[in-house]
Amino acid sequence: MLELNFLRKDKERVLEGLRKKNLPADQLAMVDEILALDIQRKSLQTLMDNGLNQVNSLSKEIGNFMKSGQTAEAENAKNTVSGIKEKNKEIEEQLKLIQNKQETLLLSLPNLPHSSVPNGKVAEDNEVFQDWPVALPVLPDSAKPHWELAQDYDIFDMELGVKISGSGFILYRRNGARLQRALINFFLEEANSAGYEEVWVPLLVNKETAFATGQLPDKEGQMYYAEKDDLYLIPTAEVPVTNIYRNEILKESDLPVCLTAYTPCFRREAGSYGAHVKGLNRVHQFDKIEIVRIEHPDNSYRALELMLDHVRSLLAKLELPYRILKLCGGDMSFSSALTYDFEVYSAAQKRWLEVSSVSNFETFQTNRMKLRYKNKDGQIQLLHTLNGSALALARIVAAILENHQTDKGIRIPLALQKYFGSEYLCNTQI
RNA sequence: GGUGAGGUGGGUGAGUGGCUGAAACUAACGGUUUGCUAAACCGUCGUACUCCAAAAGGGUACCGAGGGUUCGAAUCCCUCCCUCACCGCCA
Repeated sequence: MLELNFLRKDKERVLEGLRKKNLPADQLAMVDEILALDIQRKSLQTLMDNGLNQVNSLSKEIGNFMKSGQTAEAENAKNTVSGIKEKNKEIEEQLKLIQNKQETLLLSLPNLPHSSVPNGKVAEDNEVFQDWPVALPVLPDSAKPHWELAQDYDIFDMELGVKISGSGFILYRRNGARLQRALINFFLEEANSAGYEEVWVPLLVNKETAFATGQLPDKEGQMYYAEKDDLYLIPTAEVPVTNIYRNEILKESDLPVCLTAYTPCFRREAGSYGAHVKGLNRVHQFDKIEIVRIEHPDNSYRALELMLDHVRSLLAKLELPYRILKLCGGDMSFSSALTYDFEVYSAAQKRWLEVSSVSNFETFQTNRMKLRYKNKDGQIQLLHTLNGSALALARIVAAILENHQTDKGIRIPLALQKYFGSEYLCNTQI
């Protein structure tokens, strides 16, 4: 949620940012609407507060009258009070209406893009921020996509997923299951040594939590919902992890907060991966190790660099060719101020696969969830939140299978071998 | 799921209708003292909205959440949520 104060102080910059995010004109008009409501809201609030003030002081007088036995005066004052209260009731109703309207509008505005975000409307407009510096690998024509490899090596089974749950659910088996476990451990250990504290979090969250990180109300339809208990299955660990600090005022010395968590992620539709939805490219449940940082506003963009470095090192250790995209205004998510996407090149599918997304949300989430810090002068300010996938398993599995396929089996990258237990993934029962 | 007891500021905890935005203790922060540490002493110590050009200073709201009674509610009533204990069930 954008800060109301920012709208009040610098409307032009807000509009400029919203234009960069490709908001249509009718939504841009909301800014003026919000500001108009704000003026109304303030005057109504002042009116109501004055009324309440009168009631409060009269009530004290009544108490005194009663003590000193001045019954007539007391009764008189009571009548005055009930008159004021009646008036106040109307004001209060109006005020609530306006407040709700203002909040709804404010909630429907996306975050403003950072000044370095490239202009553009669609994915094709994204800027290649860092390309793969050498020639992309070329595999022999006999190279197979991961869904065929999966059959050869019997490592996951789409049909069993369908049998047990439905389409988009994968059942990993044998070396596939083992590879999952190895990757989870590898990513968590790497995050640990990069200074991220590991947390293990609930996978079902309440409304308040889903609201705070921005999944509600915008993306209600994307989440699985357990109606009986009014809980949502998390679409990403970002939700429970960031919410650890909901409604907190941190000390400057607590910063930065760096957390990591492994969780399964549940998505009713797995988003916009384009037309290629085969195999592991698009699933309803996948596994992800997330890194989350809560940062001092002055430091958040440096922190974003650190997160990029971390993801870079993971991909390097997995020996996968990758590039980094800086998302354009139109392709960025609702709540992000700056997002870098990591794409791994699959030599078998001969295309780039998105495997990580690293974003700075600045104060967009913290404003919603009232996550702040107190500076040395005692002033309270909003913090910045950042998060990134480090990494998402399903696509990484696809990339490893495809890129590292050899005659001897799937070559396991050196860094992963101690977690997986052997040099090659073969079609053998372990 | 059943029964009982509770939910007050960072923590402990007082407070059963007006003098309570809230005692006391403690933690934290600033200072004095001290050879260092400790102790002692003094001071500060909630958040949000709002009024004022700004500061100073006001106003309003908040004692789990939401309603209600009352001139007046942390305190009385209702609903919900949560915590703890015991029982039941269970990996």
